[in-house]
Amino acid sequence: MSVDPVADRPLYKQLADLIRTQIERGELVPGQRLPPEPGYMRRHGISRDSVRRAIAIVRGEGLIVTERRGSYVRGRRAVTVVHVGQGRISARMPTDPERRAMRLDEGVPVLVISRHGGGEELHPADRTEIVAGGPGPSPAHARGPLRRRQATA
Amino acid sequence: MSVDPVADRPLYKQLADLIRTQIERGELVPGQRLPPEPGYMRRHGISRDSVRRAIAIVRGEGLIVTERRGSYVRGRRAVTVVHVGQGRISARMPTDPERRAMRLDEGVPVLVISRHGGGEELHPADRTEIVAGGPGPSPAHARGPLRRRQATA
DNA sequence: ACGTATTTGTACGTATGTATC
DNA sequence: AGATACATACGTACAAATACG
Repeated sequence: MSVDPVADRPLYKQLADLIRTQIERGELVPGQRLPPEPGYMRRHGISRDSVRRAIAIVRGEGLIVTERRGSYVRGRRAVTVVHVGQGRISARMPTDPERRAMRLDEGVPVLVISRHGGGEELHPADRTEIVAGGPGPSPAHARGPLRRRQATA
Repeated sequence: MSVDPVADRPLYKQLADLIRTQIERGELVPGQRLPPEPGYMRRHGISRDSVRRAIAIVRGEGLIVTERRGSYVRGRRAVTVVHVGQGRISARMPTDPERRAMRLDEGVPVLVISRHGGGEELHPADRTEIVAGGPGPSPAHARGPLRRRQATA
């Protein structure tokens, strides 16, 4: 439940993992306020810099929002939804583990397709399938040719 | 073309705006490498801290990717697409101006719907409509009730 | 109504590690 | 091998908004 300064994973990512896990497990419930930055600093013996970057990661995943007074667990996931035909398509930011598993660059959302079988009731989270990781890593930012041409441009 | 230390907007956001604008204007073309951090530091007389946060913003918008050797403008926008019926739906992160205009929290992607009229050719960027800003600000993170209940929990 | 304490935001500095050129 | 450039991580300081007594 803590971070390890000698682990091969950066402190701020470790803390981000910890906070994310706490949210997923329900140890931090929607609407609940996260401990203030100084709290994380003391508890893990790390700098404010690391704490703030950890929180920024989780915020970027749409799991929390930060206000002047503190960060709060979001009620519903930060998902954008459109209804189409018999189902709906939603977009959200992947968590860091998802992003690594799907080999996505930062700033790339994932799409989730949910089909309403035919009218049957179904659990919101089930019947769901992550479809996309758009451009994936790198084909987008022109690997190779343009990279070297850069000096010319 | 520079940042103003006395403006009411933070230095790092000003720089992020600048970089984003350069990309949108095509002054920075896909595949091109951005100037190194020290370059931005010297040119604008700001700290590395501010430069790095500016770059992090633009990266979070899916406009660039950062590697060991530097940041590069993405070829295509970091968009995830699914095809549905006669059209397609894509998701991407909003730019900071868009996010503010739509009043979205951080970590919330937008969905774009493109319809293929009936078979006619159409410009990729046109015929496009931003549909969504999911949960918008706050209803998600339980404004009001839960906020005060937090002390109890 | 007011001042104080808390908390996050911005911005600077330094140092070290590591991968790339 | 050395220079360059990004990543991580520490430190400080002050500003601004919010909450509290």
